[in-house]
Amino acid sequence: MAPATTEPRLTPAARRVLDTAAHLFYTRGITTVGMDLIADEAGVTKKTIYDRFGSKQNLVTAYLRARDHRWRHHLTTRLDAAGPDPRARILATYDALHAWTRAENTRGCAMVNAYAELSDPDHPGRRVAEEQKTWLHALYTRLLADAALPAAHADTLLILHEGAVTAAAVAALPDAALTARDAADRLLGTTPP
Amino acid sequence: MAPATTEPRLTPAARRVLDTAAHLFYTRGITTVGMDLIADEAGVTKKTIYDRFGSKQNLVTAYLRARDHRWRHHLTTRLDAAGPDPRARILATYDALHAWTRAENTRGCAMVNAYAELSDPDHPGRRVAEEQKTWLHALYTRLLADAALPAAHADTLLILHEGAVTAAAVAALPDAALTARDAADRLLGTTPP
DNA sequence: CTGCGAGTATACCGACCGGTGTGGTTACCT
DNA sequence: AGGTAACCACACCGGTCGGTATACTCGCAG
Repeated sequence: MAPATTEPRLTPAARRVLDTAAHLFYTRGITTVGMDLIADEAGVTKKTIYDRFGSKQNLVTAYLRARDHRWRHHLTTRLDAAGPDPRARILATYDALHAWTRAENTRGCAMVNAYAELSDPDHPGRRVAEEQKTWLHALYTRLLADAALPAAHADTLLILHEGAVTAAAVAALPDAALTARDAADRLLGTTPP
Repeated sequence: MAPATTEPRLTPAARRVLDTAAHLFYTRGITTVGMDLIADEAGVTKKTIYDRFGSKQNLVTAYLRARDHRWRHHLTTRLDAAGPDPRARILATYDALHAWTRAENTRGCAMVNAYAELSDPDHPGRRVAEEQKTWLHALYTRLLADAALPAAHADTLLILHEGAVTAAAVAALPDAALTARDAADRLLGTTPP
């Protein structure tokens, strides 16, 4: 049986294009990076890019989808390794975020950055960003239910999560995710409004 | 005595340019908006813009500085109106954020957005963004000292603050600032690590 | 009356933008 | 052997980018 990946199969050149674009978009910004630069950097002609992806908008969306996919995989993997204790699993999301941030997130959340750059409300990339946050909120809601904790905590957990990413990038708080973890730990002992 | 504003005096046309640029930069993004568009929208020729501001980099920096100035003024004003109780003053920062977000922050924090777009680490606009976060962190540190609360809370308060802005914009939590306020209220009763 | 700062209008610069078209070369599949 | 998907090289499109140049008008202060 074929692997039920949601990602479409990519030709070798398309793979290189997507990887190159992902790196350039994240480190330099989406609008700044032109298709010619991506083509050069990937060792590919623009023709190939447009044959595979159709438009810059599609390429941007593919980049965001791939990154979202990688992040969800990272998070769920760490969650699986966190053991059965429901409360520990909630806190493990912040450990996962800390590892992710340390590894490759020196420029903040790619979804938030893309959301800032893609001002056109019809850009499909915006929906990818929105859905990631929706998914994370739903994840927290589920984890809270497993821990028999009030669902009203979910908003706060999400705020701590997003705040940690931003604070690590633009304020100089490299360990913000761990700070958020501690705060979440203490908050879960209190009663939400 | 002349008013001791840090802002340089602007000619009427320069004022219009800065206001127009501020609106366009915030709503559509910095890189996307060209100087021709700003000139048209402000009813001014490009010549005038370059006579007054010298370069796009300078105009962007002026935009960020002006916005930062407005935000600090907004926050300190609300803080002054919050009364003398030190703990209430801490929580008042979130009320101020909520009012600010409601009024004009539908597209997230301008500093964070700019930080995402200005990938060149030497761009002076980045320093404006960094300084705003540094200032806010220092403010929280001061307010905590006034309230005889541990300074270790400052990081968490900043994280809640930044997270509320992001969550309100890209996750659909319009009242995130109030949620952050409640969380801060409960957290201040706990002991930080 | 004169000089100057502020502003307008218009045209221009080279470089780059996203996107298209033509034609040719591999390599694999049947 | 023939077909096709993948890719390359290259040239081109209209439009916009940040930035500059020239030349002119206006109001105002000395």
